[in-house]
Amino acid sequence: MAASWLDKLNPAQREAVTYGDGPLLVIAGAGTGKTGTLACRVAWLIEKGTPPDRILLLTFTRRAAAEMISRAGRLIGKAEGGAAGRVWGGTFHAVANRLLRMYGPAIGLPANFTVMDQGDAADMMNLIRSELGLARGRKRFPRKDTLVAIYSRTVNARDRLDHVLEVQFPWCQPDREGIAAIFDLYTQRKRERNVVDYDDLLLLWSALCRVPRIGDAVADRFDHILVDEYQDTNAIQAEILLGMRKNRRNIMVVGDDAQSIYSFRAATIRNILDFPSQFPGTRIVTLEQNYRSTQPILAASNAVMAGAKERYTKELRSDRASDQKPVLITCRDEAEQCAAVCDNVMKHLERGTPLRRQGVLFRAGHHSDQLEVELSRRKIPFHKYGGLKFIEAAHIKDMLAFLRILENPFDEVSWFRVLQLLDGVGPRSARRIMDLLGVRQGAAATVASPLKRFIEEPPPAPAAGKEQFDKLRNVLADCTGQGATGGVRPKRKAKGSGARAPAAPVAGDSAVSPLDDDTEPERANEPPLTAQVERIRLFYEPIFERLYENPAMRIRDIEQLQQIAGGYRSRSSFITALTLDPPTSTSDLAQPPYLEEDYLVLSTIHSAKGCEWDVVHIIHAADGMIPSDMAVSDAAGVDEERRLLYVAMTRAKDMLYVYFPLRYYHARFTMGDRHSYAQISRFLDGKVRRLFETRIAAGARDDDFPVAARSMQDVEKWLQGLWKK
DNA sequence: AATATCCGTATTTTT
DNA sequence: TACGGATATT
Repeated sequence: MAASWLDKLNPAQREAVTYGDGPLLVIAGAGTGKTGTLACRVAWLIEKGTPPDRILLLTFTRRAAAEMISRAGRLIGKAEGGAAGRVWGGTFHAVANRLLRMYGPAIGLPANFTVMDQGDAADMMNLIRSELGLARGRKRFPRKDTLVAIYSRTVNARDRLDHVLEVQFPWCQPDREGIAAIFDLYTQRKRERNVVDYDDLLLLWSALCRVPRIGDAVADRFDHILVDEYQDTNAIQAEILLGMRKNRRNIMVVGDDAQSIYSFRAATIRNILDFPSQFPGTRIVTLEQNYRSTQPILAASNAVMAGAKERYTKELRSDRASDQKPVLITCRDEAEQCAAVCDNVMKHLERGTPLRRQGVLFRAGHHSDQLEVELSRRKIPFHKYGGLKFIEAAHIKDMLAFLRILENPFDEVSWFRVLQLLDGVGPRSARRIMDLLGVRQGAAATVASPLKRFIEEPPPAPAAGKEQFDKLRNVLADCTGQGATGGVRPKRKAKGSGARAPAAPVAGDSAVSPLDDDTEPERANEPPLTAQVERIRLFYEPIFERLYENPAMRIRDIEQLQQIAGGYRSRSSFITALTLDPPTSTSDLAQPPYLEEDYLVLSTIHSAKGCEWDVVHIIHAADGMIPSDMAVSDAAGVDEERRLLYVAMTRAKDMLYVYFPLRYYHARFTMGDRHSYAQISRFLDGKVRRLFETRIAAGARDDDFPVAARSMQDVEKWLQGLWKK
């Protein structure tokens, strides 16, 4: 049964899709139908008889995996299409999590570990740092975020601490010994507390592969491994793939060296370049036909890349002719940029391009701050991706800390956080209470669970908050089903009762659910997850109402959290999913008063990877923004920024706008200079600009007078008018 | 010992 | 600015 959908592929795509056994490297330029090719490959493999659950599809986000798998399902048709859902799909981290729940015990990792995010890791480092007395030196010691950055870079690049410090963090070199001591304790403590961080997930997966018998069992689960965005994987991830393919040779990786933008996460294009030598006999297929963008947009994008220090040989081609060049708009300042974006967005909306087919892209999360205000003012609904996450907000972290304690009573960081919410409890008392509970003796200790102790034989409460203290005990008791307070008597959850709650707004919460697996043990008396969240919320809300300035928005967030919880079968899978695949912030200013389906997409360039829009607006194309000031100290950094701009431009299908504000007003760190003149991005040199249609926004034309001065003159004139004849 | 206040400094991208 | 960290105050 030669599937008809195969005919729609071009020869290169078809070769990739129908390739037989052995390693395959697909170099896929932007917009060359990479996603479709992967989806077809999955469908093809299934049609050729590979059981779906013997296919492993590793992607950069969970959403990408879900999309490809559902596309594959549609290609196969009704009968088997549903089976595509059984494909193992997700990020390296999510798959590692799932495998470790199954095989972890074989390497000494209890299956009920909890996963720390970067913030938690930083908190734990901080805890250790202050215990070691390193926080109080006369000279300042690297801060917690820096510590995590150093640690993560060292681990992910599989590099030596000394080398990382020398190259990346030279100012921390004097503290080398202290840093090493913290890392030592940090590693030890994670094991004791039965927690793992992001990096551990990868490291332990890799270690799992090396265990003699178990390693083979893990690897042999999969007939085929497919990896997307291979240019953005790091050394450990490459090592994992080698470990997973010791005996079997079916592996396909897809990537584009020109789109490598995650070196800050230790990603290296060496992975792509070295693939053929790591997997001898690799077949290489190159996709160069672009189906996304018009030729003028592609020409401009190619021109940007042509300036790269390292040359990339691919030149993308498009058959989509157009007279419309991309447009470069010079604006007087950021305010005018905002206005111009809004105007253009509305213009295209009126001409029939819905908001959700338009995207606004920028380098850093906060670059859209002013635009967000303007969009709200004009009542244009939008949704922002990237930037600060829902999950990073203090109140959400607090809520999760409660749940984490219930899940893992030795989770020191969470106890520390929760206890300090109580009146009269600061760092000192929190530590004392944790010591009395035995939190710090670690999971291996034979003592009763600290949680049980807290409920049944609590340590003396702080004088100031006796009442709150007891309330907290009741809350935790209720949530574990030990409630003496007669809370809702738990009904056993109907397992696999199919209907997950109506799509909560978790990004990519659909087809693939490797996180929400069936390995969770049911706890006999526990109330349902949503009831637990509700219970915690009722306890917590009064506390943060006194803690935070505007609790209204935070209450909304927490209610939303509760709703999201409804979509998960177990507390454990809920916590893990939030950690590994956090929903993007939804506390938009532009909450549509009436239900609008259509919304404009705002996104960091990093988060826009793999996406496309009919109309793309790239803002802040000024030197210092793109490339970011942070990145210009070395040539490799500048090159990566160039690729970033390339990625942004190649998201556009029909129309591309690039905006450049002439002035930036900074009441930044210094008083004094009110504004400064920006340079256009160095990547948009004369040669590139010739491929643009250039426009000057109204206010930028008469830029001889600084605006402020002119307004002053106006006011003075008006004042004079009051008393002059 | 907890909390209020002040000061200095960094400043991106994400699993 | 905004946040973390250190110092002052309760």
